[in-house]
Order: sequence, then C-alpha cells, then structure tokens
Amino acid sequence: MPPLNPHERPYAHTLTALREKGLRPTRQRLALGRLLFEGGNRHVTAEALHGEAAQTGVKVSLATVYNTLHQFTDAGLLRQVAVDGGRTYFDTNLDDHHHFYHVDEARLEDIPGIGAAGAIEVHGLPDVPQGARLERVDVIVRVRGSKAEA
Amino acid sequence: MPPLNPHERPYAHTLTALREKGLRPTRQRLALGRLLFEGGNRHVTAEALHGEAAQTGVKVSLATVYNTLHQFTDAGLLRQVAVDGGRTYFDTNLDDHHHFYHVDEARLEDIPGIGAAGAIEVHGLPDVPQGARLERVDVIVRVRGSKAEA
DNA sequence: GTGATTGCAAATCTTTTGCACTAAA
DNA sequence: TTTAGTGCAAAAGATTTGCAATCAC
Repeated sequence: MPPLNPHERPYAHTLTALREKGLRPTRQRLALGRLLFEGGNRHVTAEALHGEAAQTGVKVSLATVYNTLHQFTDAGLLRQVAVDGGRTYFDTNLDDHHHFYHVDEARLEDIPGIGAAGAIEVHGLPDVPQGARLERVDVIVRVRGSKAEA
Repeated sequence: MPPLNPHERPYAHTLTALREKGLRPTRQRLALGRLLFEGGNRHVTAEALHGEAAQTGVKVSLATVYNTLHQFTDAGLLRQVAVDGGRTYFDTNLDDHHHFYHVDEARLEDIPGIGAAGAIEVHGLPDVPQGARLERVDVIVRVRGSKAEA
C-alpha cells in the first residue's frame, strides 16, 4: 500500500481499504470511517450514525450515510447483521463472532468469537442444501432486560 | 359474509387457541389460520399470505393480515423470525429449531430441532448480561445459490 | 345492543433512487 | 477536465394506525 501523509494517519485503515476498492476518500467517507473505526467495535444503524455525525459537526446527508455504509460493507469493512425486521445494523467487528440482542433496547452486543474463552460453538450443522453454498452462520442470543416493561 | 359452520373440524386448532386467548374466531382469522396451520410447517410474510388468501378466494385486507399475524404470534401460535431487514417472516413451527436462509430466494427453511438426528447444538453460550434474561437463541445458516423450490 | 374486529386510506418508518451540483484525481 | 460522489427531495417498500362500518356474542 502507498505511503500515507501524516495528517492522514488516523484514517489509515479507512484510506487503505477505500483505495483498494477504488473508492475515493472523500470528506464524508473519511469522517464516517473515523466515527466507525476509531475506538473499538461498534454496532450502528444508519439513523444513529447520521445523528452522531451531526453531533460531531460532520455534515453528511442520511442518503450518503446509507450509501457509505453499504459501500463499506461491500468493501469488507463492515458486516451487516439482521436481528429484527425494520432496522439494519452494521457491525465493525469482522471477526468470527456472534451477538446478544437486547430486545427491549434494540441493542446489539458482541459475543466473543471462536478462539476466545467461552466462545460459542455450533455443532451438528446439517449439510447445506444441494446446490447451495454456506455463506455464514449467525447466532443471535435474544435477551430481555429484567426491568419491568409491559 | 358467508356464515361459518361452527362444527368445522379443520379449524379445531385455531378455534381452540383463539378461544383460549379471548380472540373471537372471525371469518378472517379462521381462514388465515387454515392457510397457516393446515398442511405442515410454513414460513410466510404478510404480503405472501395476503396474496395466498386472495387466490383462495378469501377476502382479507392486508392490514388485517398484519394484525392477525401479530395476534397469532402473541397467542403463541406463530413465531417471528428475522433474517434480513425489510421483511418479517412468521413461522408456524413452534418447536425448538433453527433455519437455513436462502439469500438469493429470500426463503426460509427449517433445520430439524433439538432431539432430531443431526440437530444443531450451540455450546459455550456465555452468561447472559447482568439484569437480562434469555429469551431465545436463533441460529440462521445463510446459504446462496440453491435452486431448490419450496 | 355492545364491544371487538375489519377495511380502507392515510400516516410512519426505513431505505433507495433520480438528478443537478460539487469535489477528487 | 473527467468522473465519482454528494445532497436533497421524491419514491418505494413494509408496516402501523385512525376511524367508521360490520360482525360476534
């Protein structure tokens, strides 16, 4: 990969990936990449990321947030997780892992992946139907808060 | 609307469950229940069930199909499965089991549940986060390229 | 009759798209 | 320049909701 300017360093991850995928490192993409990839794994919805960008003083349209999230996903920088109809979550953690879904809060939480202590293991997977190939196995552990909420 | 024969046997399952839940066995609910519960396990979307009802000569509005699917779910007659944002699937199979999701066809397929030969087993489940209780563990095996039809 | 249920259309919500404008390269 | 990317607003789905008409009990 090509050398990076000092002022670009924070974006190194995003920049590199964008260049590899032929995506121009625009102000919006870099800003969103920074929100997403600086500071640990995250699970965001388009709406949430858009709001966060606004609070951080980054001007980006919601349409661009959607486009960017999908471009990042296609570029292998994000992973999409479906936990309930209606919303789409994007996960910055690309490792093999699964999720807790806090139903009441509509919030995702990582479960450590394979290799980690206490990692989930799925056994007894049946053969994939003829002509099909395995893409991914998602395990969603749905939990509810014990706080009363009828 | 044509009166229903109260002694109709095919509706026994639906009728009983509706009565237990205090839901009036209306023409629409009984007709949808019949489509859903007669003839094996099914995975339907509201739109699909609505179309099926129309083809069978049952007049039901889409809004009522949505309402009914949710009422059935609340009554424990159906289970909701989320596999991708956008659509909601309802599963008539209430046994403990998991799913293949055929991405290309947007189709769900049951994987035999616990107890069956070759059933999926999930090991190493971490403790549920403090204050939360386990609701359900969903395993979605995403596959592509199958030409199989349901 | 009385209250639950339905249907329709309008309203929401999330996501996508068309297109003129702006900005990388 | 040249072409990709952006923003806005309108469009497109999927689902919900308000309310008058209708049905079950």
